[in-house]
Amino acid sequence: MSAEASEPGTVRPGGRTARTRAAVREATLAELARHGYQGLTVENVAARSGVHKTTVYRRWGNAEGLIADALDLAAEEPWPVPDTGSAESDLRELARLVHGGFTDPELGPASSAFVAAAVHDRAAAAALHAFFARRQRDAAVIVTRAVERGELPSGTDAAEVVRTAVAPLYYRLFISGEPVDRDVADRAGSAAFAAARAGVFSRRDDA
Amino acid sequence: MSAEASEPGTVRPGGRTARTRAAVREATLAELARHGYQGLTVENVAARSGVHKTTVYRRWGNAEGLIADALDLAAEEPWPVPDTGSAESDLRELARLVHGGFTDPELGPASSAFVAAAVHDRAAAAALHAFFARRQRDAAVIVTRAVERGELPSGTDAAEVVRTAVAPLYYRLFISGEPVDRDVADRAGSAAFAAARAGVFSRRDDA
DNA sequence: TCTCTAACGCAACCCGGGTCGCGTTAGAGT
DNA sequence: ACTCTAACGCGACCCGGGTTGCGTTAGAGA
Repeated sequence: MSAEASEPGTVRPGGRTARTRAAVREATLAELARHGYQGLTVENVAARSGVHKTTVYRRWGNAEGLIADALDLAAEEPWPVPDTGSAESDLRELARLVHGGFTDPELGPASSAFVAAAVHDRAAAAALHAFFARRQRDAAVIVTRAVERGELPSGTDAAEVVRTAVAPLYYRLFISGEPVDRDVADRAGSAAFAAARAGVFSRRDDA
Repeated sequence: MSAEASEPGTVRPGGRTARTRAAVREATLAELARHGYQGLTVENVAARSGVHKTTVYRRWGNAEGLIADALDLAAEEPWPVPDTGSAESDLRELARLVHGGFTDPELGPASSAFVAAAVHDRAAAAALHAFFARRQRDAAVIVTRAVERGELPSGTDAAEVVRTAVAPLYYRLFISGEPVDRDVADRAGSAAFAAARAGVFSRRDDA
């Protein structure tokens, strides 16, 4: 549902169509990295990719469709979930990973653009939500391992721990506009661990 | 810096100018509540307010300028910081307040529009950041009282506690797109309290 | 190799947000 | 009361993103 006519289920997925999609996806990421979400126009992407703008409009609809497609691609990439042997340092490392994804000069603009697009377009939002759902599933193993080690109480809601570990970073980046550094990431990871250890995220069976 | 030529420092702040500003501000909030950020155009605001669109463009620049101005107004409104006698329930109540601000059918669309605008426009972002800075200062008293009562360790970073209490709500609302309810708000408040109690937000003097 | 059609290229066109120049009005100062 | 000018109203205009109709190409199937 995220980006129609962009998955290999199309009637004619061969040669030219695939080349067009690849060229447009690459151009989208390049434009995003260079000008951010503000400067992402269908015309620029069309010019850079060598694909006519009419074709881009037909297959992706608008700039948000381009982002949704690029986001689907990004979601499929593997993600190095930390495994340091300690839940607290795993969560700190997780937060640092998020921090790096937005401050890295190459990945940062595109990542920010994804969020910006999701804020005001339904298709981009759906793609971003799917992206985060997948990342949260991947990261849940951190909590699973911690419970097995006895670091966290059994019945701890893994997704909630992960959310708590990364939420302050997104809050600073996109809401309050406050700076984000490694210390912030470390505190967020430690706070999530402390709350989990205190049993705040334990599922209640009576509910 | 947020909204130039909208503060009472203008050369001619009297009668007509003030009426125009009030009419435009009211129309902006009404349009925001009805159509959200997506449907906020200068033309619609001009038509609703009875002010000519050229005038709106001259004084507010664009749609984001309108939002920045409305945000400045909202920031000046008093805010009922919870005082229940317990830090944990104060923080839960604080999170519920945020939750209510975005789910309320009247306030919600405008609040969401503020965030959406801030993601796109620097002026709106500056206004939103000022708004949050003020709210965080107001809410810091919760931690101050808690420290006096001995509920939290002295030297606890009040702003960090407040951020942790509200960040998961914003994360769900604008990033991951997951549902937000009172239970989520309560967990966020309790998590912030648990982390603070564990000393995660204690300022280190050696730094 | 031949056919058929999905997908693409192309240029003209439309449309609405945003701008410009000028005349008018109202309120601040005296 | 009178003046002076900041602020506003007004309509024409510009411009670029997005659309439309049609001709062309390439690749899937036989």
